[in-house]
Amino acid sequence: MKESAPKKPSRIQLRNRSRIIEAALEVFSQHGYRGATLDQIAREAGLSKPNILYYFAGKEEIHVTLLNQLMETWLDPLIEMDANGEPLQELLDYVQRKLDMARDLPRESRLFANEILQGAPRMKPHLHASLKPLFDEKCAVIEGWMAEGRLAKVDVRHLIFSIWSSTQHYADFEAQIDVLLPDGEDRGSATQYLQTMFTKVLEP
Amino acid sequence: MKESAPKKPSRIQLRNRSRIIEAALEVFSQHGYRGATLDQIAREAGLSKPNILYYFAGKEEIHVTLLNQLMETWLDPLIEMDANGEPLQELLDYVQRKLDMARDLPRESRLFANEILQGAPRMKPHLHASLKPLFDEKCAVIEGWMAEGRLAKVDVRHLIFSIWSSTQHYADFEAQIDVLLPDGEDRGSATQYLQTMFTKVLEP
DNA sequence: CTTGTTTTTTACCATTTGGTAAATACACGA
DNA sequence: TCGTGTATTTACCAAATGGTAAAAAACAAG
Repeated sequence: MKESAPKKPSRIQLRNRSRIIEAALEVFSQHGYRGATLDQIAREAGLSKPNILYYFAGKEEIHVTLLNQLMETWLDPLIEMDANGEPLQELLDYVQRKLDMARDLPRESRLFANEILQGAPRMKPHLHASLKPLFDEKCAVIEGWMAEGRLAKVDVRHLIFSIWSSTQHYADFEAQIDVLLPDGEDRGSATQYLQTMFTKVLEP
Repeated sequence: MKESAPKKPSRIQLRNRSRIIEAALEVFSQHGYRGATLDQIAREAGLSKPNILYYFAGKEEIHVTLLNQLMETWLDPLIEMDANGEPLQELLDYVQRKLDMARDLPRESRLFANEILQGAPRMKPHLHASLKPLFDEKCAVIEGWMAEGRLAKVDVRHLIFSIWSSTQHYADFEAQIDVLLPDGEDRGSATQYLQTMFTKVLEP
């Protein structure tokens, strides 16, 4: 009788799989799915190409694994938004968390942007299954706050889009920002600006 | 004596070059530079691959030509902003023009996003030469308005970033929006929301 | 119609790509 | 230390890729 037990992965397996994922993040986030090559990933990971295909069935599987891992991280800041908190503060904290994420995980942000730009071919199911319900739930929460007069009334869906876009912009369009902003001036000033902007938009 | 005159291009040349550019826009905007193939572009343009290489020296030249053409279109809405107009209205009109552009030229928007995402390897010189001066000039204009008390005082550079990101989002992240928004609801509601948002941010 | 030029096709080519088979090296518990 | 499953390398492959040379076709001017 064949055991269908997943048989726990060895230390080597764990280490190499995570090396590959790390390398793939680097490469996919820079060149997109089609522009990335296994050889590049292999070089970046310090492994041979066939060795990589010993751990993953193929290029696609690496990419999918990456996106799956990313999804959790990506939803986290929104999940943390607390329906019982102080509305304006909850929203502003959310903005801050998103901005911090763009700052701390720019490659992840670009990987995500690349995938969506290309029409989310490998992620659409995930978006429907994970993002959509969470999005709807949190929209309802915020709409509740607005109905109670604790926030200014605006279109909640587009509000969230504007939070996403204005924060991720600092990761995804970094190359442009580097050209336009004198030195690394942005760090604090972006935080400052976004807090001001969303306060003005949302305070009752 | 060799004439160095550019000898005006024939009708066929004009037609085919524009066909190629159009096809390239379609393909590059969907897959990024490295992910796009000449065969794809050729198929899309209805020409053979060698025939395409009769009109353009190579893949790179097609891409560069595209980006150059795009740059003009891209700067236009900002150029139109009039230093002598009514400040708030000028800004809101600018937001509207950018939103319309994201709506009407999503492929161009994605091509641009792709290039910047990848670190703007083929566009950085252009950004420095064309975008930067215009950006600085218009920043000064807006800062003037703020100094006169005709607009609320906010960080102008980040203000512009937020205009760019929140409008282009509707082109670049369309795949995500399609998942989250019931039907084609966004058309009017995005306009409405953005006008409200930037009014709140900017009215004195 | 003829001739010279422009445009397109055909037939290639070298390199890169994702992927495989099989042999080899390695780890590690008995 | 040995044997056995795990990990890695070597040597490939077929398809796709960017690109070229040269012949053939289409076109334009006289």
